[in-house]
Amino acid sequence: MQGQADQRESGSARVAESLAIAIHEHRLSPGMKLSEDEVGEIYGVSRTVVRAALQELAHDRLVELKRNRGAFVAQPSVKEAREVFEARSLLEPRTAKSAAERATPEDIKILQKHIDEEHAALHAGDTGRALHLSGMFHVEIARIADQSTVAEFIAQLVSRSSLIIALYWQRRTALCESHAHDALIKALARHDGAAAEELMHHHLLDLLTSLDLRDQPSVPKSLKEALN
Amino acid sequence: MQGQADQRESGSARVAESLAIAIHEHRLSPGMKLSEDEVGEIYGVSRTVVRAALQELAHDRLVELKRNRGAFVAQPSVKEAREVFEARSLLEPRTAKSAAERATPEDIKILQKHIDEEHAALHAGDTGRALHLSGMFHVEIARIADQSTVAEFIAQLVSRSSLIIALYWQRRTALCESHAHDALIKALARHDGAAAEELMHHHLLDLLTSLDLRDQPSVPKSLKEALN
DNA sequence: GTTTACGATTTTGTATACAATTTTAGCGCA
DNA sequence: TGCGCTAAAATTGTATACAAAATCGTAAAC
Repeated sequence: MQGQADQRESGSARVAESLAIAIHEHRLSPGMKLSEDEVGEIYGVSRTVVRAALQELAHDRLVELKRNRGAFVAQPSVKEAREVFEARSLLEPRTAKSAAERATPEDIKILQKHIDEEHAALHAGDTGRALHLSGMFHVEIARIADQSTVAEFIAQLVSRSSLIIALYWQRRTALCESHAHDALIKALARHDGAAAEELMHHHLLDLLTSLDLRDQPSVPKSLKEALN
Repeated sequence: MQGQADQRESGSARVAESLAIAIHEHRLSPGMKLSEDEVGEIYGVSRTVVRAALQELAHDRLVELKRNRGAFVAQPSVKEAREVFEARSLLEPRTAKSAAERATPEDIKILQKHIDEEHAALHAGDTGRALHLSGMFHVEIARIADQSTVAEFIAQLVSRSSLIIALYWQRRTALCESHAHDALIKALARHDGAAAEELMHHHLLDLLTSLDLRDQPSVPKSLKEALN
């Protein structure tokens, strides 16, 4: 995520990506400690490269570094959750509009493939992968808009949204995003910028309101952290 | 810039900040190589901490890391320059609007102090410091809007803008930003969100059009890079 | 004179070693 | 039992050592 264009997968990049996926799929829960020795042993690398990977993830706000204390999977606060979706609301609707004006048939095909895979994953019960693909859909739109700088920001925000959803999702509402994405792709296909902008705007609003953003940062991992 | 909240200035953070300032003040020119040994010797630290600092700066796009080749001061392309200001145009006007609605008298005082120092620096001929303060003004507005996530993005974009201005500034237009900032602060003081949004929008447009964004990435450091 | 190949030097990538800080466990004492 | 203190263990921060890659200089070949 927002890596600095390494031509070949460097050691730290590989570790960072693997950790990021694990966090996105909620296999590493928020608040969990990421010991340098432990991570290094798992991936068969030294602490040097683990530290580089953790620093990269910290920059993307997926992990939090505490000086002399170590790295922990981030626990976005309610305020941070709102801020992330506020930022997305500033960036994504206008980007979707630009994408609609520039989208080629090939772009639409790629997006459609994303949606199909998302549906398949959802049908197979792999909600983790479905969520990941759902995020990729948003990043792909920014790429179509040919705005790589904005695309990097959106990629980071989508990544953080994944953590936020893991923390604050209220299971009452079904995962009905697919419909929003279907409508979006149709607007993009017919180059309807205004519709795409509006659809994206409401899609993000729906996402935000589907969260339970009332108070505390959700379940702490241990009683100790609850009193921290 | 966008540091991960170290409670005390860590070694790498200190080096990164010092390098960032040097880049902003154009004492380190775009394309210049940053040797790890050399930087480490200058600051009296080992390559380990230099590498961490360079990685942080690379994430903020102030330096570019080339695998097995080293770190270089970034040379934003024309396309990247346009993208950075496009992103700022998406984020800053609406953020200025929010700031206007929330600004307290103390916030206005802080902003006014920034402007005064900016004027003083400009009057003293220290354009480097003036540019730095000018950027801080924009970041401060995001802070007033109480949107730290957006503020971090803006901080990074302002930082990159500094490099872009160093590269593409056409000296024909004078540094008349101050007037724009004066008008902005007045709109903020009277809580006129609409005016602040519009002023920020035009301010960014003016900045963009004051650049010479025609073709090549400006002066290359070596002939080799010119043909790369 | 130009080009190509090869070796030496330099520089980066990674692992390991040591220092500093934090955490934890044990012990004494009220 | 509960609290506070001290020391040992574990973990992070930093420096150094070694391996791999790229760069540079030289020289040989055409």
